[in-house]
Amino acid sequence: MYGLVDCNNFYVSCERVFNPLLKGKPVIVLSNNDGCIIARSNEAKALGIPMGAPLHLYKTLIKKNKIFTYSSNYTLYGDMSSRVMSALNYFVPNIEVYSIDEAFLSLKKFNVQSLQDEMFKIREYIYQWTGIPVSIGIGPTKTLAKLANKIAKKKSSNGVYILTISNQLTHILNGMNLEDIWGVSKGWGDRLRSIGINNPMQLQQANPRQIRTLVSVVGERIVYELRGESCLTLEEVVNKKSITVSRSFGNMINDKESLKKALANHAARAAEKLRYQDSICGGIYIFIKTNRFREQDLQYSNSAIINFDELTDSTTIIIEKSFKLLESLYRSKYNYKKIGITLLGLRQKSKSHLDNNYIIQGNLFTHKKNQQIYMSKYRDRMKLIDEINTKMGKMTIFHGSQGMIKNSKNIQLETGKWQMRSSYKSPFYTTNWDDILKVS
DNA sequence: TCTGGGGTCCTAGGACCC
DNA sequence: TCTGGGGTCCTAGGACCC
Repeated sequence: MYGLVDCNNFYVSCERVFNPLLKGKPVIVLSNNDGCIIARSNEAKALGIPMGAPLHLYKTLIKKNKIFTYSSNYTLYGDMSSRVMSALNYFVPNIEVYSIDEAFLSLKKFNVQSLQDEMFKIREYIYQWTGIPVSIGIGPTKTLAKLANKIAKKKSSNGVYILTISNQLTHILNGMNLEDIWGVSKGWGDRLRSIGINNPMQLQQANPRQIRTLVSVVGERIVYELRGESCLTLEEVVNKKSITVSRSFGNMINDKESLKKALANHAARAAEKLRYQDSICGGIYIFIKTNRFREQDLQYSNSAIINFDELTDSTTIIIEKSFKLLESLYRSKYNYKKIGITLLGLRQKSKSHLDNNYIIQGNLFTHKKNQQIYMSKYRDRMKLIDEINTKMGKMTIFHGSQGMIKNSKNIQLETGKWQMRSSYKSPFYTTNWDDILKVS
C-alpha cells in the first residue's frame, strides 16, 4: 500500500504555528510582490476566495470579512516542511518528498489490520512535534492514495482514509469528476469526455490503448493505477534535474543594466542551489518577458539556451554566460516584467566516477512488431540479455529509441545491484531492478 | 494600478550512423 | 550506383503537477 501525507493549507498552517490567534480565523497568504493569493485557510475558502486569484480583485471581500493577509515567507515554509518530513521519516523509513507540503509513503512493511490506528498516531505526533495538521490517504497505488487523501480531508474522515479495491471504490469513482484524479487536468478531462468518458469509473473501465492514443502513456498509466495496478513507484531520490530561479519585477524594467543586476542575482541563487545538492550543470536557459496582462503594451517573450563545454558549478561562469545570452535577447524598446534562469543538464558531482562503470552501451530492449524482445547490435550483450529476460519471466519492458539511454547511462553496476532507468514506453515501469525481479 | 514560482515527463521530428 | 531497415541523440514544444 501507498500513503500520501498532505499538510492542510500548508502556508497558512505555518503562519498559525507562530501566531495561534489566527486559529479559526480566515487567513490568506500572498505570492511574491503580493500579487496572487496562493494559500487560504478553510474559513477563507468558505468565503469564496479561489486558489491563485489576483489580490486586487478581492480587496473589498478581504476588508469586509477581516481576512488576515500575509506576504509569503518561503524560508519559514521550507524550514517547517523539513521538520514535518523528518518527523514523518521517523515513523516511515521509505518516503518520497513530492512537494513542499506532500510526501508519499511506502507502507509495505505495515500491518494492514492496524494501519488506520498507526496513521492516526502518526498524524497526532506530527501535530504535536511541528504544529502542522496533516491528512493521510492510503491506497494500493499512488493515484488511489492521492484520491484517498482527498477524502481524508473531509470532516467525516478525521484526517485518515484508507481506500481498497471494493464496491466502495466503485461508488467513489462514480461520484467524482475526472479532474479529481491526479494527472487529469481540465484539458484532458475535456478530451476524455469527448469520447464518452464522463467520470473516473468509466476511465478505470476504459480500454488503456484507446486512452493512450488520446492522452499518451501518462493517461494509460492512470487507467491501470485506478484499477489498483501500480505503474508509479516511490522515488526516494532527492536531486533535482533542473533548477530555476525567476521573479517578476514590482515595476517594469526597461534598461539593460537593471536586467543584468536581477539576472546576476538569480544566477547566483541558482548556482547556490546547485552546489547545495552537490551537482554540476551542463548549460543554462534564460528567458525574459513583458507584462502579458497589459494588452495595450508591446509584447515580447524570448529565451535562449547555451550548452557549456565543461560541466560547472561556478557562480562566475554561470553569471558570465547568462549575460552573454541576455545580450542576444534584449531589445531596448520593451518594458520587461520578468526574467529567469534555468540550469540544465545536471549531474551528481560525487557520483561522476560511475562514468567509468558502464557495463552495457546502447539499446537494451526494443519493442518489435512481433512483441519480442531482442538484442539490437552487439554480440557480447547477448548473454546478459538472455539472463535478464529469463529472470524477468513474462514481464516485458520495452521502450522506444529515445530517452531510455542517455549517454549509455541506463544500466550501471552500483554496489553490486542492477539499476535501471524507467521505461517510457510501457505503462509499467520501475527504476529499481529489485522491483522488476519481484514483479516477475 | 495591482495577476507567482518551481518542477517533471512525453512526443515528434530532424540529423546522423550502421 | 542504387536501395531498405533499424538505431541513437538531441531539441522544441506541450502537457501535467504543487
